[in-house]
Amino acid sequence: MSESPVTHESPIYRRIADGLRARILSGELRDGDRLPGENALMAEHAIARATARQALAVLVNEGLAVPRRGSGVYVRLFKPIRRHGSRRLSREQWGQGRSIWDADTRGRAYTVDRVEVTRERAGEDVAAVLESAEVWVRRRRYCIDGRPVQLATSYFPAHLVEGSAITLPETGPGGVYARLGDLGTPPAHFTEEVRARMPQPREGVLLDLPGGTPVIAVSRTAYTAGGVPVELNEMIMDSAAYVLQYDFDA
Amino acid sequence: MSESPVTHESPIYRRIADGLRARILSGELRDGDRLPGENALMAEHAIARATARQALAVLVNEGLAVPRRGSGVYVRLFKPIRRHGSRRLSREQWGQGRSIWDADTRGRAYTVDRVEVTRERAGEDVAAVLESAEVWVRRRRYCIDGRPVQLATSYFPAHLVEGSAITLPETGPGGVYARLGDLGTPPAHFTEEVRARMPQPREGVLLDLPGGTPVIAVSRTAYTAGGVPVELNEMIMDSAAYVLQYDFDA
DNA sequence: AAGTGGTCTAGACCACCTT
DNA sequence: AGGTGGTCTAGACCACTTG
Repeated sequence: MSESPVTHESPIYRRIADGLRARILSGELRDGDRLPGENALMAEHAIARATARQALAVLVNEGLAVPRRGSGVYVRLFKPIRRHGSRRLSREQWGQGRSIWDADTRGRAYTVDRVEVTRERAGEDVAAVLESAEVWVRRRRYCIDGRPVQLATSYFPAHLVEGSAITLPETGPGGVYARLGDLGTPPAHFTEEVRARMPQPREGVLLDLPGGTPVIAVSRTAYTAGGVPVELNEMIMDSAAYVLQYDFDA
Repeated sequence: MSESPVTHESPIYRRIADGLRARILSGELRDGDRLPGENALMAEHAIARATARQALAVLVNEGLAVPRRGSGVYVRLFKPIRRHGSRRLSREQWGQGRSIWDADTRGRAYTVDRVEVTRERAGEDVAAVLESAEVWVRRRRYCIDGRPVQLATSYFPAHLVEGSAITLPETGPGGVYARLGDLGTPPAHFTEEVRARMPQPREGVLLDLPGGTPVIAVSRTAYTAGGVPVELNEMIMDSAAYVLQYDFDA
């Protein structure tokens, strides 16, 4: 009595996923609501466990749902931070002894952890951008409301920042950009390259990303007014946590 | 004689995926190379078909591999277009009767299809941005080398563009921005919001996206020198096809 | 203790692509 | 024709969370 599917339409698991997606997008199922579980789908549609799992996996991979072991599958929420690309890096920000990060968070509690400051031989790409074979590297992770949202790695030409607070875990008021100013090489021009992709396993762990969450990879190079590169900052952001904003004129 | 897994380490499928990923990232397996198939993995690791599939699904969902029905699973290639955010929208571009798009593609063959121009009642968000309840809407798809890479939807306040070439499929030399100039409301200032997420099913189909490919969603608002919003452009880009570049000063 | 998702086996039939 | 991935069934045991 094995039922042959014999369907020329879309597969069962996809039709089930479509139905659940519609209920999420229509607002019938809201942020944090529990979806029908594997057992419920098996009973409701008379399908095998693997097929029910496959349907739920579609939504998880689309970033619309998040599974919680032993509990259920839940509608995912999306509350991004607005990150201003141009406005935030104006001298007014870091000139007054404030960290750039303040411009983003609008008062939400943020923390920095996993700070590592090392002196390294630059990789090929980094060396090409900074025109320096030896670099100081600052790695750290940013969290908002206790949740990790961004990994950042900054590279500085070693000969430029040697002996400055940039080589220390604590960089002092105004952060590294203020220190670059102290060194007589304040950043004046920035270039940002923005990509999106799925996270590497390490990134997924460090950012505590559920399945189906891409990362935004931003590569920012800072130049002095004379066009000398003084910093390369590679950022990996949880795409569910960020909206990047850029303002410019024609 | 069923072997109990009894493993406190990572699951089998994940270890297999890790191994394959390492071979891809190390360059042992290169762009377009064929990965070991389901049958090969079953034999090599003495596992069931579903487990082999699960291992390959990890790589597909990470965007590192692409399955081809009846053929195999292949290492994916990544050759993005560089899209300049600020430079490309300078007046020099569209002032000379050239389309903005030219600045991106650097001579690569591109086409536009699925052009739809309609007059519509604006949705809530669009109406709020454009300060207009009625809008002209221009939808189209961009392809490079015959492959779709971007979906775009532009909204214009109806009262502003009524009767102009902006309401026609063909907008003439310089595109819609030149026509806005003809109307006495040339765009002078732009704001772009950049997000990343997994595609909706419709987007995945129209962009022909393989699994594990996020989209970059860019929302651009164009304002006149007087601060009047004249266009809202919602773009959905294949993240494997684009690098966005923004340049700005401190 | 019961329910949930996570992993895995051992089959099966199908559509599709390559040879 | 034979191999490939795509879908599906019908079980099983596990770890985890919740009541």
